[in-house]
Amino acid sequence: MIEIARGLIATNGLRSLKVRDVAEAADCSIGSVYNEFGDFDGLILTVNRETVRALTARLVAVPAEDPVRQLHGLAETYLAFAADHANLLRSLFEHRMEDDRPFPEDILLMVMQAFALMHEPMVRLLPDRNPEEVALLARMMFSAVHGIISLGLEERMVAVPPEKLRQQLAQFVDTHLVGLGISLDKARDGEV
Amino acid sequence: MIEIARGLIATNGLRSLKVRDVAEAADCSIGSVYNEFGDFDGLILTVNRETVRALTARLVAVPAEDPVRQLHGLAETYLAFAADHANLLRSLFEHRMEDDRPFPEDILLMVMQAFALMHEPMVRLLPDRNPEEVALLARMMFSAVHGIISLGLEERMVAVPPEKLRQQLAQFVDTHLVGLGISLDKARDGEV
DNA sequence: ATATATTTTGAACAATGTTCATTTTCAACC
DNA sequence: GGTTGAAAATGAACATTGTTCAAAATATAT
Repeated sequence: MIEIARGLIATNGLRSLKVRDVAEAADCSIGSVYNEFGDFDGLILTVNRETVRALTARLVAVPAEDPVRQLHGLAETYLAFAADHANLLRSLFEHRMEDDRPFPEDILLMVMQAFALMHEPMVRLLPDRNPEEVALLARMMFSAVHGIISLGLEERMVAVPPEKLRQQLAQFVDTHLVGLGISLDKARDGEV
Repeated sequence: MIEIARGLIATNGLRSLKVRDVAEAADCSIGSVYNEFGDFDGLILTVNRETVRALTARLVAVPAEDPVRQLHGLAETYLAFAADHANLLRSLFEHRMEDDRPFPEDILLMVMQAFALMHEPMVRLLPDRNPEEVALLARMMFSAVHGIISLGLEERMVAVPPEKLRQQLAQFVDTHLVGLGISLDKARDGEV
């Protein structure tokens, strides 16, 4: 059932997800969807939860030997996920809850965890800086990468081809690291 | 009537905009809204059009004497606009059209024009690089700024206070420019 | 003043999230 | 096997909301 909802979101976007379609595809009644997820938001959030879980799993799997390479890997992995599951990511970031119910804590935590994955390599690259400041830098870098990817893939706005985007992202990460005073060559070979 | 719709979006978000509310507030019938805008999307797009127009107007007004200062000004102006009109900007970037009707050409052009405002100062700062490459850099930088701001202001995700965000943005722009090999002090004083 | 065109209206319709009394299913017990 | 009571599934009915369109109201022309 979650599978079905995810498929519908992935192929046609969140807007085209209908309770009745899910129920019919799952060969059950409308009421059963409500018994399972409480309401429509509950269904969407369940899909979103799995989306961020899948994303985090991929990001965590990025090798961490070399911090610079890790940062590139995180950006590339994020891009690959976004390119493969554009609608699912949009559902995660753009869906507003009914009324103004609070965003579920656990999803928030997982997103934060994903954000924080850039923290460790950044600390390694900037051992002398205040860790709190580095945390902000990491979040900022993640946000920047997110922006580049999400706007870059936006079809409405003349999307950049993924391969082109991959190059741009790599360039962006390098540029930013250089700007932070990190020597790319050194980091890529030596230490650890 | 546009005014009313904008007010409703701005205060409660796009999701809470209802045709009936607009009609009632405008003291006219539901049908009149349709006569004026064709359909619901038409109304939203009209508001979005004015949003991007207002944003562009503010960005264009940023002084262009010094390219580095201009880039900072553009980022700060964008932040100020986003902080003041978070829901309107979200409506512009997140609204999906019914079915899959194409995104209106004129709005697309205006957004592109806004993107392109970073192009000129970047060309001035990187006179030796291929202008096409610089255009990509500019778009990338705009996307990064957009990402930092939109995620930064996202209340669901523990929003960064705007003042803090302002500092971070300035730092980001500086860092990126340094990474591109641009001397900030020189640029800030000399040449033109 | 009449006729024609234009605009406005809002009741009716369609799509869709939601509820809940009813039915069905299932498990436990005698 | 039959009885009983809890648990789960059902889908008709409802509420909200975008949309349509024949009719009414208004404006314009002659």
